[in-house]
Amino acid sequence: MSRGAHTQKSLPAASLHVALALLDGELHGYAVMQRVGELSDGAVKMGPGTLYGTLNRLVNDGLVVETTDRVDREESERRRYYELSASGRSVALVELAHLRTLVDRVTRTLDGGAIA
Amino acid sequence: MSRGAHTQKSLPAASLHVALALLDGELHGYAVMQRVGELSDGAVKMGPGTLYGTLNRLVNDGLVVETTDRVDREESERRRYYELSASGRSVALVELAHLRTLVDRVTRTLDGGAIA
DNA sequence: CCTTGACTATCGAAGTACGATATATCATAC
DNA sequence: GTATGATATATCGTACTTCGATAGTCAAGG
Repeated sequence: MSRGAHTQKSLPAASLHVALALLDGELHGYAVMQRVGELSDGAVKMGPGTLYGTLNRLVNDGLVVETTDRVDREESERRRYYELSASGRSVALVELAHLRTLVDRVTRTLDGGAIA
Repeated sequence: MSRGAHTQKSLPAASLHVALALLDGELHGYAVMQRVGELSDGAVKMGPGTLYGTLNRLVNDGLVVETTDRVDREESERRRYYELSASGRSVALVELAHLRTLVDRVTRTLDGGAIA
């Protein structure tokens, strides 16, 4: 499991959306679904099948941790909260930067090509 | 629906990268691989297995056309050029807009939360 | 001639996504 | 006090996507 820390491959689509959703702070599963929808303007509708499988994979890879020590949430104990780990956060940030670079480059290409 | 269904599903990752790469103009397969790498800062390395399968799927879905009008190219060229169709272009543009929205929202969330 | 690099192409295994489905809790209304 | 609908977690099976390995062609250079 100890792979080189710098040779990470990019996250699959669903994992990326979840990671980005969690960048704002911990959320429980259902809230992740909703936030993924919001962030993408409703373009991505993640169902439970995708969500929990993805969440578990992320936890398994050490990018997300399930926060169980929430004493101040006694009235909603059935929720499980998920939070990015330190490495999960940096992976998400790197992915975000790549996405921004990609969008910028493609946009610039379009402008440069269309406007003389 | 007055303007057609908006229920279009978003492209899988590889298809998205290819479509974005082709937004700049037609390219042959090998060049698509290279451009995908460039656009993503080397983060995405698409091999032939992913590339040609994706290209064929895109052609099948009518988003990409193989350009056969190679009149101004040498007949010894064995390259095949691929170009976005009109609908492929609009799909790519829509995806690009979604990506930009996503990046903007996540970024704003981070700034708002972290910087006082 | 033989190697190298650009180029197109295909296969099969492994991984990923997603709808359907099931279960339980909570708030509100009846 | 129980029906209802939204919240919430979870799993299965199928279909789809991805990717490395592999293989062949052509052009240029040693």
